Amino acid sequence: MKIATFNVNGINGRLRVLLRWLAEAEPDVVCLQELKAPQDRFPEGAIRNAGYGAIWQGQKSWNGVAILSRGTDPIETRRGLPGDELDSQSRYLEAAVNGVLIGCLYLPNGNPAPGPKFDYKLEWFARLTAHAAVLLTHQLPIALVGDFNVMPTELDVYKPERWMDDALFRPEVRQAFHELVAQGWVDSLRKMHPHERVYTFWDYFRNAWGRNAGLRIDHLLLSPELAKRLDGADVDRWVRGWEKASDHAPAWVRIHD
DNA sequence: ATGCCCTCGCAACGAGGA
Repeated sequence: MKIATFNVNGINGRLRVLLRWLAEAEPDVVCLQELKAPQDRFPEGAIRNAGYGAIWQGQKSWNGVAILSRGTDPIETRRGLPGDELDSQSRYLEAAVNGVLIGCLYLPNGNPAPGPKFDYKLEWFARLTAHAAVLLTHQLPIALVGDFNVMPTELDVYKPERWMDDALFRPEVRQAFHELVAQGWVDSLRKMHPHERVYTFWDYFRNAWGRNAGLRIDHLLLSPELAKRLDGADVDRWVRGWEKASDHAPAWVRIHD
């Protein structure tokens, strides 16, 4: 079973890229972020024609998350994180697929920091961490995957000194990520590539892709029960080089039965 | 210190992204 995450940066503008990648990579489960489409503008027909069932939580212009599953429909278990009834941003969706609980998330960017957007990021992160702790008590195979907007360590940044004051790399955010993982989650990309520079994002600016000036901000965290079955993890980097590419590349894990 | 590039939108001297 292959579980992937892909920040598409606009699902309708990016549909050809998404469909091509689905056909080539054949992931079983896909978490999408940044749909940038309202609920009624999700391209359900094209996704179904590609062989995937889907659930999604759209939002006009920004955010938006979806879970796709090949040959079956995801069974939705949650829409939105608990803890803030007033939060209207579409950033969390959860479903069961073939015996694995999938949490698909798009953590806030948080720039500029400090400021209200950074406060919202930390508050959202705290709610995610609280919910993740509850999930672990079930002792089930669980994957928490998506765009976390955090580079966990200096190995995850092409030039760490340039990012020290950025909301994606500030100490508070790295600490929050560390505390989440310390609950017992396995950072699968790092586990399979302990010393390597593995990036999932390259800015559109400054020829970042051409210079390999990347960041690792998309993560696949596995519960202990699921981590036992981890067979491989990697990034489909070449997708970033396609025409009309997203600024993120898909990242994935392979899980054995 | 800022723009660079890119998306969505109902058109902007824009917002947000990371």
